[in-house]
Amino acid sequence: MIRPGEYIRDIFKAATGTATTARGWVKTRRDSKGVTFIQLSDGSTFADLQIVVETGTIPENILKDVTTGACIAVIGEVVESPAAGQSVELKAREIQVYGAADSTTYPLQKKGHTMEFLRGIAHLRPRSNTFGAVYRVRNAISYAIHKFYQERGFLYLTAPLITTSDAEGAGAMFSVSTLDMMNLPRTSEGQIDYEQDFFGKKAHLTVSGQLEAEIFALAFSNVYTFGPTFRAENSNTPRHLAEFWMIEPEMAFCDLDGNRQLAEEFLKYVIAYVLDNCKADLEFFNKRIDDTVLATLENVAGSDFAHVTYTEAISILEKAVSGGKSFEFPVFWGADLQSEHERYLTEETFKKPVIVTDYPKEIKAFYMRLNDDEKTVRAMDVLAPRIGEIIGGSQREERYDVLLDKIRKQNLPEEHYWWYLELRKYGTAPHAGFGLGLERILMYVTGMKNIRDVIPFPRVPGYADF
RNA sequence: UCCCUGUUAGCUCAGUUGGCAGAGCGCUUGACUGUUAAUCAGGAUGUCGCUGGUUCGAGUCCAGCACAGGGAGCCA
Repeated sequence: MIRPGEYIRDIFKAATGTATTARGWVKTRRDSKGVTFIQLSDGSTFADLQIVVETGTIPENILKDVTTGACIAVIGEVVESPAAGQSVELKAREIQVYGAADSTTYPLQKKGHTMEFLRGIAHLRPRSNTFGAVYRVRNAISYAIHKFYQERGFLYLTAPLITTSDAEGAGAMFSVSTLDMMNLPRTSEGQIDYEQDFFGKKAHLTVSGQLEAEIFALAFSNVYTFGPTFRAENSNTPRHLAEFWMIEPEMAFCDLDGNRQLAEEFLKYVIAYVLDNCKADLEFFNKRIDDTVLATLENVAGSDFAHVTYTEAISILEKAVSGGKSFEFPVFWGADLQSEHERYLTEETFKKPVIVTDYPKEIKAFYMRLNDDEKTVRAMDVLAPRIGEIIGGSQREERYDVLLDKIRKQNLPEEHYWWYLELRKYGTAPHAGFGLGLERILMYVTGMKNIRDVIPFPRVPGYADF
């Protein structure tokens, strides 16, 4: 095992003359008459360690296996590099080959590959520059998320992944069953008899931990979940996954303004953390993936988000239309904001993240708190340029009678919400929360264009390999 | 799921009016006194996505299917 102090990122900081061993995978190799250069990576940092092999030091039968993709250990000495490109390099005294990689068939070449090709070799793409950087940033963001909430006294809640609550309403769900699909038990009415299933009733993979988070917020004040979420929608877009990771904070004694402030503070914190801790990776994204990434992140970390109500957003869009802008979908009060409308607001009007609040009640979920105008609810979407919706949240309806009335008016099965209603019956409190898609924020931070390329192994309709 | 576009060497792509299957990179052999996706010279490499149709002849035209990309919907 590699211990702290032995990673390649540590070797870069070692004093010249230090004897050390580097282990990792060969990115490329260059030969000259008297010297061979090997670029070695162990994933610990963006830069490769340059190994210098003076001809004759290493037996030819070992050196012949040191090709792109091979796994090797190099025993040698840290020396000052005489050439530009790196401050130190490792002068090899001995090389051990753990695993050769046939250079005529190894698919990763020392040249640019398309994301589509790399997606097909998800077992090897973590060794590429791009995906190395993606997964290091993903790791850093995950850590920053816990750090942000823990520093603020939030309780980390692991919400269940399997649920029998069909009250969530956030999208199509995957069934969880042990019934024999070739021989399904039937009720006397001919329906599938879920009483004979593993959980004694119909079960699904969760589409949100929000309801469980509300339970915990009404006991621990501030809580957050951070875990996988599943949506069975047949979505084929660069922004959707069937399995993705979501962070859902839920705060008691919090209204929509507090919710909005936390969302903004949270996004800025995560971005600042990545700027401070993943500089080399971000510089790579800026150079090779999207040359606006660094400027955008620095700008977002240091400026305030725009905030408009839905009603104000509609009037901005209406003004744009009367000024000659044409949209595919009509703009009127009561219509849901389409992707093109969100794009206009973030990319043309404000040119930064925009928080839109107070949507018409008809286009938002039943649990969102009704405003005094009785036409809008305390909903909140954070929209980011290029990505679209990055956060969705709301202040929750904490008034028992109002919530019951909404459940009845929307013809929802009242009996399924018994415990959700009881939370309002026994010690209710104003509370609010939101959901942030981990992969969405990763796309924003890295500039990666497809959500399938910011998760280790994407699950989408028709594809769940690796 | 809907609309549009695409699928040719290991990768990225060109392929004209239907008439011998191409390039760059990678790989390989050699050269080069320190290279940075090294450079220079030589070499090998094909189920033209699949199935059928039209034709003397199909990578090229037609139909169906599969997969991928972009856009839309659903949303985080």
